[in-house]
Amino acid sequence: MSLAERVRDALTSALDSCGLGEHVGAVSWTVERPKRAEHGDLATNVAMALAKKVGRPPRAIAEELVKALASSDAVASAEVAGPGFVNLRLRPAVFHAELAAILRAGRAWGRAPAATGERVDLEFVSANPTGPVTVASGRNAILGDAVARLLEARGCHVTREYYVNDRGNQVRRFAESVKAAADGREPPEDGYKGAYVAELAAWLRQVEPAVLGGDLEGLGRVAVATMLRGIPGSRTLPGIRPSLADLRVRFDVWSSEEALHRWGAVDAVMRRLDAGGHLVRKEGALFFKAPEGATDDKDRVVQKSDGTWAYFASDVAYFADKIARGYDRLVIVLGADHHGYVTRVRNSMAALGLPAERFEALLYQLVFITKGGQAVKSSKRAGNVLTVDEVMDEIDEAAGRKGAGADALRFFFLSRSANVNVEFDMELAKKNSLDNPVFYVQYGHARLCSILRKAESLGIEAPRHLPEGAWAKLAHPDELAMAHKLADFPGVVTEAAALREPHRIVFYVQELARDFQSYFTRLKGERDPILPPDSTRAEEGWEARWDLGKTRARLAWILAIRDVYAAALDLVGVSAPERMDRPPAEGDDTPDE
RNA sequence: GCGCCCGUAGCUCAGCUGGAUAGAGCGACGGCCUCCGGAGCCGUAGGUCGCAGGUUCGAAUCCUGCCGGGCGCGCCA
Repeated sequence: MSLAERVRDALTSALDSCGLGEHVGAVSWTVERPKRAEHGDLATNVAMALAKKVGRPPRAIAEELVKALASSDAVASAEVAGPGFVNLRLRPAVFHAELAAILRAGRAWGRAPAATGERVDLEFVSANPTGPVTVASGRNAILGDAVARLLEARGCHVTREYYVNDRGNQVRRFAESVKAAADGREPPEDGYKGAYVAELAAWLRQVEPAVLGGDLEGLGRVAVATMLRGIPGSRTLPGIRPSLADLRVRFDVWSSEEALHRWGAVDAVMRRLDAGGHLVRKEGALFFKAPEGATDDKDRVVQKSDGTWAYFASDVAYFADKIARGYDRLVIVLGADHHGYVTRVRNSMAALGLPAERFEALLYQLVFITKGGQAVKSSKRAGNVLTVDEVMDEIDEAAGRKGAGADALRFFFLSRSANVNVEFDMELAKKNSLDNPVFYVQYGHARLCSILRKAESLGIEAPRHLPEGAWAKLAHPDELAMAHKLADFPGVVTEAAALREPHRIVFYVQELARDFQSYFTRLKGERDPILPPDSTRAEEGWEARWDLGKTRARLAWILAIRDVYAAALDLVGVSAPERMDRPPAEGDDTPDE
């Protein structure tokens, strides 16, 4: 039971003893953490909620409730405030009990493995396999992966899926461009011009020359496969799969659009639509009819007048296939520029008699790439894209740590809601690569680890279980406040997962970091160190004077913070380093004005 | 024109299923290095929550209209 639930129970029984029991269930009321600490640990609006129902002024009800709470073993004190709020202060033992529960759960704190059991297919990234992973699709990858982690924390069985658009115009153009590069010609008009195309051609000439002389279809297949896999050791063409892996994004399933056609899934699903009267031929093409009443959509082409299938045709087959695979929910992460697509898919599912309500689109606003404040028009075909590898390499190098770039990039994108546009400045990203707040948060974790290491070196163990009564030594207001915050974490995870909003986790862990670092510095000023300092240990018979019980309680508390810290960082896929060494400052690299 | 997203401190953004005196980071200014990690800590300044109505005990939060920005409304994906 969560802390808020326990307090809610205490309030309910107190109201019951006031003779208000029958009304309590009939109105909705909250137990929430007030914004201001002076208003207590928790506050309830129950008196205001009951006022109308009972026909008494809220403050009068509140007064009575406060009296009834006097005998509660969870509430230390209660007072009426403002229009009828009841502010509650909890007994330290309540927080101590939470800490004990956290230490029992360890890094699983906040996870609810049995909560839903839903089988979820989460499709994300699905960028055309004709170029490297850009920072723009990096947002998709990072958001999708973080949502997957959140859903898993709530007991969903998540399949991470990448839909590979491995047929159609783009792939044909890509193949033509590779072929042109191999022949030393310029790429076609609307072909791909990036440096990786030439590298790909050179590589194929080396390892698979025959395919360059074959048909475009075969070349396209090999080119796409190489894009996905990458060229070993290449920084120009590291491969979509390895790039994403460096971002800590992995997929369970790579679905092929081409395979849907080859196996007849597209034909089959189109026949079903036709049989249901959902297709109409007009203007020489075949259209999916917008259903009656769906004012916000039009007829959509499934087969072009030249007889080739439009992408939408394979999409319909693809979603039908996912449903057939037995998922309870189909989530897809899309950039805002694709939002028109959502209704279309839902309509087509409904037309096929499939449960369209299982389909859920997660939209995020677009990333604008700028350079020194100027907008950069980047296009995969023009080859002037900013790749996640470039950015990660840069930050890894500056921080002197592999993975720092992935941490920074993940934190950057996850520290704002998906609903806002983000600007990503190429120059700023490189220049200020160590400015990312992720390093501040990670530093806090490293500090916690450092204290535990120090304790160990002094022969003091950080206990995962404290004997009865030992928690009482943990009495510093900051310590209890942080325990409260740790107790909040499961609620934060639940909410973040329900709303598919991983940024809530990022804000939470930032607050945790701030709270701890602030506390830690304050202790210094209070001359109340957690561990016996060198000077103390130099004194004769210091052990007798040192309060080891308090130290143990605090170390247990630190262990709990570290567990939650690590759990939170893991939910957003950011590493929790045990040490962080500041990279050597480049003295000669001061900016010249 | 229609649809979706956004408009909150100088900048970047939280808060939006209604609650009390609206928060954080960066930037600015001023402080704090005797032992557990200074990638740190404390403080100050800074806000008509785009505008106007409405709903109610109470609105940044819900509703309507308007203004401003982003995206979409292809036989492109």
